Amino acid sequence: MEQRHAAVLKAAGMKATPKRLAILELLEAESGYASPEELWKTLKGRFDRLGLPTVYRNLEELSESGVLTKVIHPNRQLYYYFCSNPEHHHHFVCLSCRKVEDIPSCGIDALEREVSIRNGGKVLSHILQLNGLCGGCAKKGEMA
Amino acid sequence: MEQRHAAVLKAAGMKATPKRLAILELLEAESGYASPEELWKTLKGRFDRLGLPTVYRNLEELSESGVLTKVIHPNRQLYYYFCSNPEHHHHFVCLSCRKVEDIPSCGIDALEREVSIRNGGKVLSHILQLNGLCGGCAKKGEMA
DNA sequence: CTCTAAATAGAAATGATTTCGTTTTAAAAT
DNA sequence: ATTTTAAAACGAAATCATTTCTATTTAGAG
Repeated sequence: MEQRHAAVLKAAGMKATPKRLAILELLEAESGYASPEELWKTLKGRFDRLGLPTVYRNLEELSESGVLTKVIHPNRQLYYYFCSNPEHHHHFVCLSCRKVEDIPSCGIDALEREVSIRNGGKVLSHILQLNGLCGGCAKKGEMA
Repeated sequence: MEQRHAAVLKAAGMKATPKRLAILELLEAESGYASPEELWKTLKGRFDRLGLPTVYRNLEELSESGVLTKVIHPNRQLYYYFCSNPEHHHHFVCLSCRKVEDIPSCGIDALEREVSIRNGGKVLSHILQLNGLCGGCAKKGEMA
């Protein structure tokens, strides 16, 4: 599996450093999204030296190359999520337990085309994210 | 028109202070979204005293009560937009000139229901925003 | 085994946003 | 109109997640 991650990094034109691999492994093992600081706290014990800026930098680079997904959180902090689904899709994120679930294809691509045509503009990107409570958290009525 | 804004504030349970009215008037006159600091710079000349924190606080309160719309910007700063369309809808925001255009109803409500039913969770909110260049900016090839 | 561009460290800076205790004000009540 | 009071505003200072900077280290190509 480390091979797999190394290949992903190589495909993204990034060196497969031990720290990057560790970040990917940790995030893949997580069922949900995590913050840079949380990842750093978990990982810094496994390396002689690991700086928080390194975690920030890698998460951002991995997000830019599409390996990780950035979560838009109401508290405006950064969170990242490892999603193995290579298809274009969107997410339902639980604000309580941080679980992330894929949501089925929506009509956004068609919507993008329509907006482009109607207004003559160019859609560069879109954000679609459902926020809420997953099944388990909804039952418990929890809200971290 | 000031009456109209005062009524909106009253309906939201907020006092119709001159500063709030000025913020609403300025934002309504804008064709696009604006940052707290930009609004503050424009408005502070019209009042003996106007603090930047006051602008932040009011924009956030107005956004919470639904009078203003918050724009999710890639640079992670706060921007607000006055949208007079009372129907639930979404926006296409130009990253260059900041114009905001309504986009037609999408299938999100149905999607929300489906996600709720399929996963047993509860969708509390959703984010849908198209980012891009409006017709004019796309032509000019501009990118502020 | 070099060599070099990319990656990392770590301290320091940044800067948007928020907090806090005080003062002022809108508007309800008299 | 005047009083009252809860809400709003002030503004200096704090916060703190995120970024920058320069020196050092390292992955991986040759």
